[in-house]
Amino acid sequence: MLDIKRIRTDAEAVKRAMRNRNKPMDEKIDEILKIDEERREISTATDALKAEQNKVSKLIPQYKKEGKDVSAIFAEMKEISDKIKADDQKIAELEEAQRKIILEIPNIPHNSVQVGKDDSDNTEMRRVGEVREFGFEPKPHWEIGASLGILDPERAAKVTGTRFHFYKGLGARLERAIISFFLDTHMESGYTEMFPPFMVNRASMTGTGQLPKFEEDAFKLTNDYFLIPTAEVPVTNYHRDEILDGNELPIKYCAYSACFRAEAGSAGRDTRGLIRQHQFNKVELVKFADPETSYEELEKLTNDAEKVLKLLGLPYRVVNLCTGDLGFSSAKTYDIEVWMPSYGRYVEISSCSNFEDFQARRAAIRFKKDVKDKARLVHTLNGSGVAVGRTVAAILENYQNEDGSVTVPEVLRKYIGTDIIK
RNA sequence: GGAGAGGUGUCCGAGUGGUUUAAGGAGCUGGUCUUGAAAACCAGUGAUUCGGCAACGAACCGUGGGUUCGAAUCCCACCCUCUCCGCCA
Repeated sequence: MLDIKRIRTDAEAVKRAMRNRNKPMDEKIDEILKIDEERREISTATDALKAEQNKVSKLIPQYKKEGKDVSAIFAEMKEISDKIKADDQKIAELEEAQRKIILEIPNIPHNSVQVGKDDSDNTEMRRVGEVREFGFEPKPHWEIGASLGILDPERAAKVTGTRFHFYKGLGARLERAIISFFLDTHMESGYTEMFPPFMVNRASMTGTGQLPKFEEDAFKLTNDYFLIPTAEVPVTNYHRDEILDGNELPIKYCAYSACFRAEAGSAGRDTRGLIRQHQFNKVELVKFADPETSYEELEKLTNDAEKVLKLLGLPYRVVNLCTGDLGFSSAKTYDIEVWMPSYGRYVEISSCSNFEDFQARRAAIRFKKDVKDKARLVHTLNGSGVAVGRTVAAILENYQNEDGSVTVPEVLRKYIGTDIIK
C-alpha cells in the first residue's frame, strides 16, 4: 500500500511510476485525491462538532447538580449528535472507497530498476556454473521420473486432479532431503527456522498483498481461510501489528511450507512435470530490515538463495526484473533461474524481492531503536530459497546418466542415503 | 462440540452511564541525596491514528454494529485467551 501522503504531495511521480510498470493509473490516482480532499473537509467539520459535543457533555452533570433544566440543551445536542452520526458514516464510506482503490495500486519500482515493458527487457546480472554437455539425448524430468518410478502424476490426477504429483520411494526421499538441506544451509547463514501454518486468514493475505486484487489465484476454504501460496504470507504476517526492536534488525527467518496456487490463467502451460503444480514445496527466506540498509539486505538475501544452487552444482543465472515484469508488491526483484535441459533455457526457481514499506504499511509492521523514537515502518524482503519441486526437476535433468539413472549431488547424499537413483 | 471465566495504556491492575482529559502501582526519563550505585524522595512519561504550519482539535479500553444529549461501562454479533467436560493425531 502506498502512503496517501506521498500520493497527495507527489501524484505525478506516482502516476509516472505506474506508467513505467505498464499499468497506467492516472484516473484512479485522481479519484483517490478527490476522495481524500472530500474526506478531510468533512472530517475537519465533524471534529469541530465533536469538540462541541464533548464540551457540552462535561457541563451537563454540573447543570444537573445546580438543578438547571437541561431539556433544551438535550434537544440541541440531539441535532448535533445526528449530524455527527451522518458525517461519520459518510467519512467511513469515503475511507472505504479510498482504501479499496489504494489497495489495488502496486508498489513504486526502485529507481535502480530498468524501465521496460515485459520480461524481454529484464537485465541478466550473472551466470554461474557450467551448462553440461550431454554425450546423449537428455530426457525431460517427467520421463526420468516415470521410468525410475519416483514420480506419479497419473495416480495424483485420479486421486486429486491435474497439476498434482505423488512422489514415491527415492523420489519422496529426494524431496525431503532437499528440504532438510535447504533449511540447514540457511540456518548456517543466520536465518531462524520457522514452521508456519499452511492456512491464513484474510487479514494476512491482505497484509502481504495477495488480496484483494489476486483472490482468484488463491485456494479459499469454506471458513474464509486461505491456503498459503507461499510461506512469505504467514512468516511476514508473524510480525503484523507489531513494533519491533530496531536494534535487532535485520530479523531473518527461513521457513519450509507447502504452497498452494490456483494457477488461474495458466491453463495449458507447463502441463507436464513438476514445473507448475497446484501444490509444491518451497523453503522461503524472509527479512525485516532497516530502511537504510534494505537494498544491501536484498543483495545478501539473493546470495543466500544462490548458495544452495551453487552447493548443488546446478547452473543458473540471476536476472533483474524490469518495471513491466515486476510483481505487484515489489520495488525490486531478482529472479534466479536454473538451467533446465528439457526447456533448453533457464527457468525461474527463486524470486528475491525488496517490498520496501509496501507490505509493512498494509500489515502495520514498524520498528523503533529507542523508546523515545517514533515508530517507523520496516522494509520487508523475501526470496525463495528455493522452490523444491523445481529443484528436483533440475537435479533429475542435469544429473541424469545415459542408462536412465540419476547421480545424487554430493551435498544431498548424507540426507538421502545413496549416491545414485536407479 | 458443551459449560463457565475473561480481553483496559510499555506491564500489572481499578473502573456497571456524566469532573475518568482511564484511579493506583511497576517500568522508563530527568532531578535531589550519594565518592559511585542502590534505596528513598520530587517531577515527568499514550511505543497509536487522523486533520492542522502551529496553537490545538478529533479518534482509540479485543473487533464491528446498536441504544443515549453523553458509553471502557448498557444491548447484539463476531474474534481471541483461560478452566472444566466431551472428542481426537
